[in-house]
Amino acid sequence: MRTSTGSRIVMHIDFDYFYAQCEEVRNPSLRGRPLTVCVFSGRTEDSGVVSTANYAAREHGVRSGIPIRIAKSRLAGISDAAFLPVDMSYYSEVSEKSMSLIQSFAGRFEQVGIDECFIDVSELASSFEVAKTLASQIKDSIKKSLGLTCSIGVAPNKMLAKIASDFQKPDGLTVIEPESLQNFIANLSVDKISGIGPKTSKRLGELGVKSISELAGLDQFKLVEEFGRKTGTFIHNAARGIDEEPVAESGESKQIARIITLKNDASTSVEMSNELRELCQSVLEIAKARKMAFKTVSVIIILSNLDQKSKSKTLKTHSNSLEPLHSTAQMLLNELMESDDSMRVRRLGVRLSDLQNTAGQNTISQFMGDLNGLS
DNA sequence: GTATGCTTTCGGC
DNA sequence: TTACGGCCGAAAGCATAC
Repeated sequence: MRTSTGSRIVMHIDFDYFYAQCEEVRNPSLRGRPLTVCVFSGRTEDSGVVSTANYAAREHGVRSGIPIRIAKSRLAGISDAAFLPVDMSYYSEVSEKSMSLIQSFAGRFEQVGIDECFIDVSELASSFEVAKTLASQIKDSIKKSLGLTCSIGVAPNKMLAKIASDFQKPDGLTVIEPESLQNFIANLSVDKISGIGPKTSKRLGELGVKSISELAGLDQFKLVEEFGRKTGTFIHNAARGIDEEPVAESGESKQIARIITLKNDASTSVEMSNELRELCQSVLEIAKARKMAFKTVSVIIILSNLDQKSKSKTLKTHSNSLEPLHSTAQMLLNELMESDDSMRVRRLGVRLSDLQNTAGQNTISQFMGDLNGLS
């Protein structure tokens, strides 16, 4: 059933400063104090970056992605500041509980990353007003049973719901109704649209376009000419608040990657052979646990100047054994290192993609038998 | 020319 | 003074096929 206007009602639910909030829940004495959750690389004391910071830490300029040492310098002299290492298995546990709770409210559910999801509530809410009440109930329920706050956007589609959840945070609730959506998005910058990144923003800027209303003024034909049919049409629709993407159950992950920081920079592939083998074993273990076979292998290196390079190879068939993985990875790493002998490698990674589920898969002979109606 | 698929880079969290 | 993770999916850039 649809609402009387025929429009959908979609919510985007985004947990506030998720990792840091999880830590506050586990240890309430952290609340109100500047808290920084860190990824320590182990290379030297305090080398690594900030994963998440709570709002008290953000007031001091601590943000995701900055080096830990900068965060510490910005919080120097704040005696109650706390720095904790990431604890992914704990956050995953909290995430699973949170997502299950949300699903109990939802029709269709789509998880995005560890701390965000979309739900389609068209069937449950007869109006945006009802949906807003439902969103409040979801927030209350999450607060009461898990002690977490989140920000929710309610809108006629995923794109607008995401813009809405971002509009007021933390602990926000923003509704964009179909009647007011044009006004709501008109003055927002084009990069608020998920899918319009810096590259596209820059090109649009060169066309004199900064706001979404200016974007809506561009001719569809011109957009298609400039960006191609797919992207051009997407932009034309997005500028009008149109997005038909359904809320869809998220499938299996499309890639499995492991990346590490080396104890010391390396300049030859030989120096990294132990790490490379361990990375191969590690990604393969994850793939096997998920009953996935891979077809594409990539090796990623990050140089001392933080430039990133990668090389990948697609095999003839899917595989889930170590030998082809390791030999392919070794070959790719050799090729990467041969390209420039002055490179200093800081970080090394291996990625599997083009994944295929092997669970319950028939053997080839069974498959042939099925084709012939024999099994 | 356009669509499709593969490789590499980008950038969000 | 500088300081710098570990993932993921999507975009961009190419090559090839029709």
